[in-house]
Amino acid sequence: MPRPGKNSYSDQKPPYSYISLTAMAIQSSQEKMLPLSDIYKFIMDRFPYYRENTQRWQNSLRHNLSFNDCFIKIPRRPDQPGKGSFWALHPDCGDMFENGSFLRRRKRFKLMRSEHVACKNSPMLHYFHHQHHQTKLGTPEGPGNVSRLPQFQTYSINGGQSGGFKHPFAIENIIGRDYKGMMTGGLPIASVMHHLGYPVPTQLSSMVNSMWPHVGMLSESMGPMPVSSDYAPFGVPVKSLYHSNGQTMPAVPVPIKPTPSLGQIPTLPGLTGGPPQLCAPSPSSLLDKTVPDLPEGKGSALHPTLLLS
DNA sequence: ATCTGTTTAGCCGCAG
DNA sequence: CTGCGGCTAAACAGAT
Repeated sequence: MPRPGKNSYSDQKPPYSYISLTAMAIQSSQEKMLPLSDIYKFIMDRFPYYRENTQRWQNSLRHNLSFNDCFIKIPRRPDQPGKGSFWALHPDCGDMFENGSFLRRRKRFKLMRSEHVACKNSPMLHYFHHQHHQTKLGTPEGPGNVSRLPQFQTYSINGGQSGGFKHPFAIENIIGRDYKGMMTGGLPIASVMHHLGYPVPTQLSSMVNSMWPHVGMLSESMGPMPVSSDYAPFGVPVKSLYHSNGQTMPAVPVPIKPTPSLGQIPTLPGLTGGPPQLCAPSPSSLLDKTVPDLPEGKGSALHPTLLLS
């Protein structure tokens, strides 16, 4: 049986689903988001199997991007011309895979209809829009930015629930030692923030740089990360973003989601999620998971709440 | 024209 | 058996 991380798949079909492959591609990018074409490229680069029958699997992949709520579409900024939008991972899809394994999802990442609600009026969007062009995309995050979001912290992909156990196909294991000390995971929201020109704190941005085993070398530019190897692939639970200090709101509102196991709107800030006021329901944008790029752009922002059905 | 994105549909395998 | 996750095909619309 081929083992991930050893480049042993050669021409065999990798044991990853399209969702996994796409997630890998996105995670591997520095900005934690990629245009469709780059996702294709990534997969073909790393997995020879996908250098053939491109029409077939690319169609499937596109289907997955649209169909699965774990992928969010981020419009290109005016200064980033090109075809299509960027695709990123939903902030809370980190625990979508069992024990961090990308071989199989534990649950479908599904948004409730009522939760496909826009955050048009959310402070976050205002913030995004306000910040939109104030910071250049790709601006290296410096320590100076850390203070911006002091409450961001890391998390484990299992939500810290599993303690020490690491699934054989967990990212850590897949990546092997390369992961140690630098596995940073990718926090989509951080990407979005970064993308939109939002200053991302070092700690956070460091998580936005992750590596995959057989996906090859990643950005050299990311440099060494002072991040513990204990961090799981996705590095940061969105949950912790809003209540890291057991407190209420972060400086920047972020998408929230009730703890799936609880399956209800969090009422205790320190327990399950963020302030519900972040994203007031807006019927006008139901079912749209696009992160708006323009103030009057269509669609919603990052979903406030999610449901693992 | 081609690419991108959405949607519908059907099939298969697996787990409960 | 049923539901879910995954894969594939295909039709279609919109953007580039």
